[in-house]
Amino acid sequence: MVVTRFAPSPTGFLHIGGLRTALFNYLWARRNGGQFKLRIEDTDQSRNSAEATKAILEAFDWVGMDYDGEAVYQSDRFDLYKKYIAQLLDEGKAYYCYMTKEELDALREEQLARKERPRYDRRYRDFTGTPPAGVKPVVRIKAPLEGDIVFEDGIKGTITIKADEVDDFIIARSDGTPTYNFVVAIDDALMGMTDVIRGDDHLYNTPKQIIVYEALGFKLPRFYHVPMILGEGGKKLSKRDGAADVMDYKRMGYLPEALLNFLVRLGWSHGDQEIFSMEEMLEYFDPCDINASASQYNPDKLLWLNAHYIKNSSNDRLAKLLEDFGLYLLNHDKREILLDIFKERCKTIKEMAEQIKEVLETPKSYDEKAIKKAMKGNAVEILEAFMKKLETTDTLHLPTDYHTLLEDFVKEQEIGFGKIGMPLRVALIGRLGGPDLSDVMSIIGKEETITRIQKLCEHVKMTSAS
RNA sequence: GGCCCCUUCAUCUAGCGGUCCAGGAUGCAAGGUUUUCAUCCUUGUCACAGGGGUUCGAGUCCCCUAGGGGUCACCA
Repeated sequence: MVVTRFAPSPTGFLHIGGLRTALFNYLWARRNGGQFKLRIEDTDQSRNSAEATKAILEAFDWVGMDYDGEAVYQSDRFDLYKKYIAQLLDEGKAYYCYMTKEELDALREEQLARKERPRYDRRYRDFTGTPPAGVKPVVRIKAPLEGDIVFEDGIKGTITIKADEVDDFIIARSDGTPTYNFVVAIDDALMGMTDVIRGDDHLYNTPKQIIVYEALGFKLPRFYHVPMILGEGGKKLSKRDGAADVMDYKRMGYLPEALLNFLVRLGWSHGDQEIFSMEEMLEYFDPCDINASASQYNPDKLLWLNAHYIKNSSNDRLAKLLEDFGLYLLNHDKREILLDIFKERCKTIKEMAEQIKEVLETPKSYDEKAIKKAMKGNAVEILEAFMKKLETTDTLHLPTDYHTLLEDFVKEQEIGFGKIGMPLRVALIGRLGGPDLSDVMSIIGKEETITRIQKLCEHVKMTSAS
């Protein structure tokens, strides 16, 4: 049985690094037919927010991850933690410390001035006298005074920390509320965690938590510390590297499976395979195969993956996704051809919406460079001649009809295809590039094609006259 | 600064002592397909951080140096 968890602190939106950690835990639990749990780490009442929890759940929902049972809120479990604090106090494994925050700060400054590592000096560890009046004490745990704290990390191997690197850290604040490293150990143990996969910024917390596990007689889980995702240039991931918020990826037109595929390959691999369906991730994922070194965020690869998944999406789904970008195609009679064409050419749903609108809507303006390049010489006359041919032809429906028309036109006029192709392209979508002309004409129809040609011709005449 | 961790192409990575004059993917470049652009296909470009060991043999094991990251709260 494998039990894993994702344990965010609700201080903001869900970050892609957090999503990757969640994914790793999710995959490992599900792969083994185990359980994946969600725990909200909200012991610091001044910092957490209900909106943040909602945002995390929303992101989970978007990527299609679910968790087992109810989400556990640490703020609901204070009584439980208090019980354990009392127990450790009774057993002499923890003690009251009457040092005030001010005294602690002063000590820290002194130590820093002496270039020492700031740390608590254990002055109340064996205190038996009369406590100073008017000081609400914190509770500190007795960390071992000598020896090493050693544990096996599933990714980094054996980690050894000297005992004197670990303070008698605080497990209960002076207001009685418990602190992170204490509650994490209790909850992980009580919730039955077998495998803890988390960011390697927690590496130094692990020895502290091990002290709690041992003081309370709990069984240790396996630990896996996953290296961070770095931004471009190897620096800390920031907003400049794209979106940090998972939901921003939805807003930018990414497919959740593309994001997941991208994230799973950041630090983890299975031979040379690049494309992983959820089924394949579930079949192959093993935290032991996660790299020990940090990886960089690579937006180009995400984009490539997204394009791949768009190409392989059904038109029904794409039509629904496009609605988030203001494009409603469900009842459009040219829906299939539009989607077939554009799913091959777009890297994001957002881009797809924009490009489809470009075809569906009469151009409001023209690209200057395109005009310059396409509308020189007798381009206007050619366009007008083509327009006449359109007007006098009746059986125009399919792309092939328009294609034949264009071919005939080029032959009749004895011109190269570019002579009509480029101006027509500008007339239809306002710029060079874009999909097949016959396709576009077929989609918008004869009347609209004529309208657009007229509009461009007028525009060119106006601007060249002035 | 102390401690801990990390180091293969620009980037993600394969490689778990010989099958590696280092493979795949993204990117980039060139060519092909295409009426344009994009897609797609083909080819090419590009790396074992440096130095010492160990070994018949090292990208793979050990040490040192350099560089990067993390962490040192009554935050999580």
